[in-house]
Parts: sequence; structure tokens; C-alpha cells
Amino acid sequence: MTTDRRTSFRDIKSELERRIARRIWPPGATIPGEEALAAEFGVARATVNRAVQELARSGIVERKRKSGTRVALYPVREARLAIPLVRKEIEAKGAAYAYSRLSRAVVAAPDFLRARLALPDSAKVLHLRCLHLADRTPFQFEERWINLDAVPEARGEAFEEIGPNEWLVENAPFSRAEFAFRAARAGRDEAALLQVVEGEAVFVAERMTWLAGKPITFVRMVHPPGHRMVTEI
Amino acid sequence: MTTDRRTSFRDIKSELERRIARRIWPPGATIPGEEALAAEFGVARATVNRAVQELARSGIVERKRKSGTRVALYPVREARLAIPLVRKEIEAKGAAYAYSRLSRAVVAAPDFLRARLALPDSAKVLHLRCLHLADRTPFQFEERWINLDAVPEARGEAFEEIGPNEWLVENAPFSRAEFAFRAARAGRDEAALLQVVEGEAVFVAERMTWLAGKPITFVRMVHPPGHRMVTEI
DNA sequence: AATGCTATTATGTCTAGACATAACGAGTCA
DNA sequence: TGACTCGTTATGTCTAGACATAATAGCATT
Repeated sequence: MTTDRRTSFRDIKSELERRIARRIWPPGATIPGEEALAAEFGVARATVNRAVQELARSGIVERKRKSGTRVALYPVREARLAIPLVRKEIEAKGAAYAYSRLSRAVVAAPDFLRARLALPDSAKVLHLRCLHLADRTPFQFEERWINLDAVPEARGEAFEEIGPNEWLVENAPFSRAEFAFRAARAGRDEAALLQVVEGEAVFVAERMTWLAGKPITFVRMVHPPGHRMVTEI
Repeated sequence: MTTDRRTSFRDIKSELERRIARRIWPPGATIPGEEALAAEFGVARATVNRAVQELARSGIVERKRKSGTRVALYPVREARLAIPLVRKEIEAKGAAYAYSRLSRAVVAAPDFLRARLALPDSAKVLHLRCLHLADRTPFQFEERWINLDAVPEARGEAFEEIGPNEWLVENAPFSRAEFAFRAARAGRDEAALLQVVEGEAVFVAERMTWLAGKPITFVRMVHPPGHRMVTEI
């Protein structure tokens, strides 16, 4: 008999999960109080507390003072979606990152952009087109518009070495962001840049950011077929 | 002078956040150890531990034993993605929800599924194909496999009235889930079911769920072109 | 019957101390 | 030089006990 390892809050957590899975405690049922569980497992109440709290955080159970803890009827299905820098994302895969700026121009904000970001008619924006590569293969085509009224410093940046993504992270934090993801067919230009056949299904992520109510930037990120956005709970 | 409320781990957490935001501890810097912070704030080390652990969980700092805690160089921004029931999603748009089961069969787990869910060779699964409609228009084609070893009760359910989604929510909670989103071209069958042209770009969401380490289900949800998955921070 | 107070109860959080574990570095031995 | 051992250090986790707080039920007053 080797050293009996102390029962961890993890052991308790998985045992509770098992009981919920086995319907020993069906959805809606109230599970024993912390005191009782602590006694049953022979651990301190704080240990049970941590186990049950983690279950509550992941939405499996719901807790309420005085009433106790009950198995959730409709577990909250909410995923956290990490938004890394493209560079980090590529490096995390173990691939070599490369960046190339395709074009850069100060232009009057196009109609769709003025509508989306609620910009005035006179608004000037910096329009950028860039390509991010993983091991020399196109990974993401980025088309970005930066509101020069909100971020005038962007005028002085060429974005030849550093991506607008990274530059903005350091120079223009945002307080609010809106994301949209969808599938689309690659247009002629996009197809050529991503080295895929025209009309292929591409994964498009769009992002708008604001700082203190002021629109900062809108970006369209197009990924070649096969790209997967992954997350977990 | 009213009662000095005890300093909570929340107070400590927000003070640490403030210092990081103000660059008192710039990105990459190592912050004081738990012992030191506990002394500074006049609290127990466990309290500091909880504060710092929560910061680590949200990606603001990185911890490593022995080396200490450092401010993350590239804080991972994360968005919360709500994963509602299809029915709720459709109803939230103000559209009428309709559901139809297309097929149901108990089969040996196909290879790709065995690989993904780490199922034994002998595994039996319930294979379902369903369609969810919004105002009589195809909204989502759902193809699902349920691990009968983990959820034997599914054998007794016809899924003619209630979608597997909703049934599982009530009958098999999960502790861990993995999501993947991607773009794909509609196959012949999918195209017909979704009433789109074959080869169109469809938005595919995939989900795998486990309870206490045991695989529960894998589902592929295909949305017609134009579908957008939206979220914000 | 409506209102307000109070005791009870379950969870929430904190303390002080302890041992566990990972990782690093220095010293030791072949 | 290289492999191994062992101490040091910072985080990770647990204990036992305590007080805090929210929510409820029951009692008492109007």
C-alpha cells in the first residue's frame, strides 16, 4: 500500500460530476450541503467549496445562499473565445510567421464603413491590405480601415514591418468590440492572394472596436478553406 | 469612521489590475510573490492566491512555479460566445421555429468519430439527422452522433418531437465541450436540405461534449450562406 | 391579513498554518 | 564533462475554524 494521496478538490469535483451524470442527482435536484459532503469525503468544507464552485462556474450546478446547490436544468452554454494576435496564433502552431503589407492609402470612408461605424461624411480613414503567412503559406488576408479621427498617430506609421493588429494593441486599446463570423465564397482577388480557387469557401471574421464610444477600426479577416476556429469550455 | 470592511480578494484583484493597466508593472515584468503581496495588503496568502489565480485564469498574468508570476506580454482578449438552443436562437429573431427529424439509426461508430471521441472499436452510437427551420426556411441542418455507452437512455427516444439538442440538455449535462467553426462548401445533400446551390459556402459549427471525461456527443451544425455568428466584448 | 422582526441555514470568504510539487541551481561524484 | 542529488523557492492545495451575508421561515405586532 503506497502513500494514500490526499483527496483533492479535483477528486471531489469529478465524483460529483459522476453522480450528476449517473442521475443520482438528476437535473433540478438539490445536492447535499457543503457540510454534509465534507463529512462524507472526509475533507474540509473549503475543499468541497472549491469543487462545487468550479462546477457552478462551468454551469453544471446553480448555487443560491440558503436554498442550497441544485443541478442546473439548462446548463449555460457559453464558450470563451480567445482572440489572439495572428502572429501568436501562427507561432502557437509551431509555424514560421511572415507578414506583408499589400497596400496602404488614406481615403474617404466608404459608405458601408460610415454606416457601420457611424462616421461623419467627411471622415478620413486609413485603408490597409495585408497578408499573414504561416510557413510561407497564406494564413489570413486582412483588410482594415482605421479611423484617423480617433487614431491620428496611424498616419505616421507605414505598417511595413509591424501588422496593424499588433500596432493597435500597443497604441490604441479598445473598450468595446463587436465580432462577426461567417462563411463566404472567395472573390477573385482574395482567391489569388490566398492561393485558392475562386469561389472556394472561406472563413471570414469581422471585428469592429471602439474606445470610449469612439470607433477605432474595422477589420475583415479572411482565412483559406480548412481554417478552424476552436474553443472549449 | 464606519466599520472598516475587510479587504477582499476582489479588492486585491482590482488593485493588481490597476497597477498592470498603469504600467507600474509593465508587460513581461515579474510581480511580487504571494508572500510579499500578502504582507503589503495585510491579508493571508490564500487571499492573494485567489486574486492572482483569477487574473491568471483571465490571461492577464502568467504563473509558473518557482519562477513566479509575470504580467502577460500579449494579454489574450477573449469574447464570450453564447451558444443558445437553436429554438431559442430562432425565437429570439422573432421567427417561428419548426423542427423535423430526417433520420435516426443505431450504428457502429464510424472511424472519424471513434478517433475524435476516443471510442472503443465496438462502440455503438445513435446517428441523427435533423432540420431546424425559421419561418419555414431552413436555418440549420444538424447531424449528430450520441454515444450510447454514455447516454443509454437515448435509445428509447425517437427524437420526432423534441430536438436532440434540447433532449440532451435535460438528460445529459456536460462538463467539457469543444467547439470548432469553419467554412465549407455545401455537399449535394446539405445543399438540397438547406435549399441552396451545391457548392455554396456554408457555415459549419461542430461541438463535442464530455461529462467527467466520458464522451457524450458530437454534432455538426450547418448553416446556409448569410448566417452570421455575432458576439461582443 | 399585512407587515416587520428574528432565528436559522447554506453558501461566501477569510485566516494562519501546513505540507505538496515543480523547477531551478549548486554542489557532488563518476 | 556530464549525470545525479539535494536544497531552495514560489506556487498549489488542504485543514480547521471563524465570521459575513443572503434568503427563508416562522413568530409577533399592528
